[in-house]
Amino acid sequence: MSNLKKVAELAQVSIATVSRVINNVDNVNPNTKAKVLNAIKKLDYYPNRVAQRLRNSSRKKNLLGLVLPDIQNPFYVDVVIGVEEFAYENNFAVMIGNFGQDQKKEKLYLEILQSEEVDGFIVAPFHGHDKNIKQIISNGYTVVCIDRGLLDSNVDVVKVDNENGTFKAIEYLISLGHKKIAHITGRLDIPTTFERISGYEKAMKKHGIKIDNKLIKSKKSDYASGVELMCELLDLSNPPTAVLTGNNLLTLGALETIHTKGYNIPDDISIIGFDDMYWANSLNPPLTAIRQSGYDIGKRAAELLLQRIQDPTRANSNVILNTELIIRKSCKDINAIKRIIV
Amino acid sequence: MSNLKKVAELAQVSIATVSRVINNVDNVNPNTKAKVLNAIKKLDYYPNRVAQRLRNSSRKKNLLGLVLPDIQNPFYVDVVIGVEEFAYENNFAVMIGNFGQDQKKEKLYLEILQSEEVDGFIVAPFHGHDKNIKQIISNGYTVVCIDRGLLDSNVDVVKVDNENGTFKAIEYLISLGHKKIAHITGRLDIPTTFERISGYEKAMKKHGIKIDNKLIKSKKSDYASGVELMCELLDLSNPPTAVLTGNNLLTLGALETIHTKGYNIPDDISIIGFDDMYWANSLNPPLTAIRQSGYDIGKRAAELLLQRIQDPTRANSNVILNTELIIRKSCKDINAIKRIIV
DNA sequence: TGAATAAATGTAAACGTTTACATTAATAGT
DNA sequence: ACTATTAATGTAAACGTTTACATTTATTCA
Repeated sequence: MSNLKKVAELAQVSIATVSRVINNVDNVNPNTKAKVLNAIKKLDYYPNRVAQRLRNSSRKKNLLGLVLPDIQNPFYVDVVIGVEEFAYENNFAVMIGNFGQDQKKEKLYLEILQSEEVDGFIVAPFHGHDKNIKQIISNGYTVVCIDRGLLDSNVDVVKVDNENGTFKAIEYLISLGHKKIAHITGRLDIPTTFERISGYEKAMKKHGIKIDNKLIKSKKSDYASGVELMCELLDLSNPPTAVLTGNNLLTLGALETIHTKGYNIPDDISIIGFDDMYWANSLNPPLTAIRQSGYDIGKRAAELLLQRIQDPTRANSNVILNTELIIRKSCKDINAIKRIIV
Repeated sequence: MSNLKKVAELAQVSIATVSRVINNVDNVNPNTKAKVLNAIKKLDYYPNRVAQRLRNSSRKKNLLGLVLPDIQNPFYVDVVIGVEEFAYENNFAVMIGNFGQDQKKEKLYLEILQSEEVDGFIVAPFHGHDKNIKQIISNGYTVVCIDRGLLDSNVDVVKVDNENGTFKAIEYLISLGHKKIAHITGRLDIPTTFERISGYEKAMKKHGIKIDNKLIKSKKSDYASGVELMCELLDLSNPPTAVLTGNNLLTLGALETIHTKGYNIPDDISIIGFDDMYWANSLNPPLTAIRQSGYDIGKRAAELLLQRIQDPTRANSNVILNTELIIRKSCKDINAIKRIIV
């Protein structure tokens, strides 16, 4: 591996001059510059980022940390791509930590990224009082939260109007004549879960439909919970005619149950998923879904983070992106339904 | 941020002693050790990984680079999880580069990771002659290839028996009476594509079925190609009765086309996907698939890499994992089919 | 021309570690 | 009690950068 010293020797200048050429800083004679560039090329030199980071203790290091709860969830994959693309355009690298809903692992990754001297963090907090994240904020790091906010803390947040998202979806189901509408939600200690439930309740109340607590099910935010909770719903003596699933893992799990139990969508049950998936059209029938663009969220968060790194005095902002109800074929007007199953 | 110096001051010892305590190295008096540990705790100190990496120029840095072609593909997400889990257990961090099938970006990430001083790489080469990867090997880095091998290079490889995978799948379709079997493949410059085609051809030949080149379609390895190529197949004057899709993005794309065109699986067409997905059961009908465990591949690759980092003289190994044909409901015996569409 | 100024380059310290080597303290052997 | 050995600790250099400051070289202006 070549380094500044070798380049300097070959170009017959001091390492300071080489550094100046690399960073396009100060005045350097065009001739020497050419010599240096030549040497750099000849040695296939590129700067050691580790040394750069170590040296630039209080300056930009062009590295940002991204800490996510579950990379198996396609939504977060989209976030990764959004962040990564924006970072790439701005010459930043991204270090990812996937903590799999495990607080201990979250802490570890936050520690690693701190000791990797990142410029700032993009994180999806475990919940609104996530101590680990409050810690890094009080350590002075720049943080942007995504998907979920952080209570009583001054951070930028990029999220989606969850309440309105479910609200629109439930209103749509109601407009199709549904009254027994179930909601499978994720972990109750995640803020988004609450917001989504709230949208559900508001829509039901607005249309004067009594809320049946047996129809709101929650366990964890993963595939298995989707399978299990859907099962419980279908086994009810008075099962729902429609269901709203709270994230795409839950949606997929619910679909499995519906199919294996031999029920038909949308004839036996209508379903709307929170989170659209790029392959929602590949499902049979194509899934009606509430789209929140992970890509946009990621991109926007990265943008905000870089701005704040540039200018730390910037006021905090709260970006709330809209959701969109994508109507496909997984919901049916209740009057058009021929119920064949008891 | 606290550092060795501050800890040393608080504990009233030299920084060398603190370092020794941290690394559990040399002899250090139990009393001083206790003092130091106390100070570390009080200051919430953890070592700066950047400085560690810079200093340990020729030793372990506990960081490994993972360079992938397309993180949108669920298969690679599984790989990430496999690598990450094994790394985590062994106190390694993972830095991920996703190059989106773009050679330029691949080069950039390899450069960044080199200048990040990783201990070694796990990569899925662009193709068998990937120059960028040959470069890092000749730079002396430890490399493990996954999914796709590298021709004329001494590297560890972890992959799957692609040929046998498609072979089994095609034999299965033939056993159901299919003869007009199509194959939608990924990019032809990716080695796995070739191996999969080869398995297809062998199975067809073995059972004396003439290969119709119009039924082997290939473009890119993404969702859109799946949509498009399936469309072309269905528009053929003499369309196939079964199709094998070469990766899960292609599978999903093909499914979209089949559904939007109003065809029924498995009555109108049988389909087998290469790459199982954890939500294959959520599809309607559940997808018959050739499973290659990205998780296992990732885990195995990480294991191999760490072993080689430990002992660079180790002979190269070529790990070929088996595939498994998971039979679900997306294929049907041709005699049981009622073809309703012309 | 010679001093004042501007431009170009060099020197050396610093970032936070690890570690070879030097030094000091403790223990063993006679 | 005094050296020989071992254990514990300290000192300082090194990793590859960046940059304040010092120095040299070139340019301007009276």
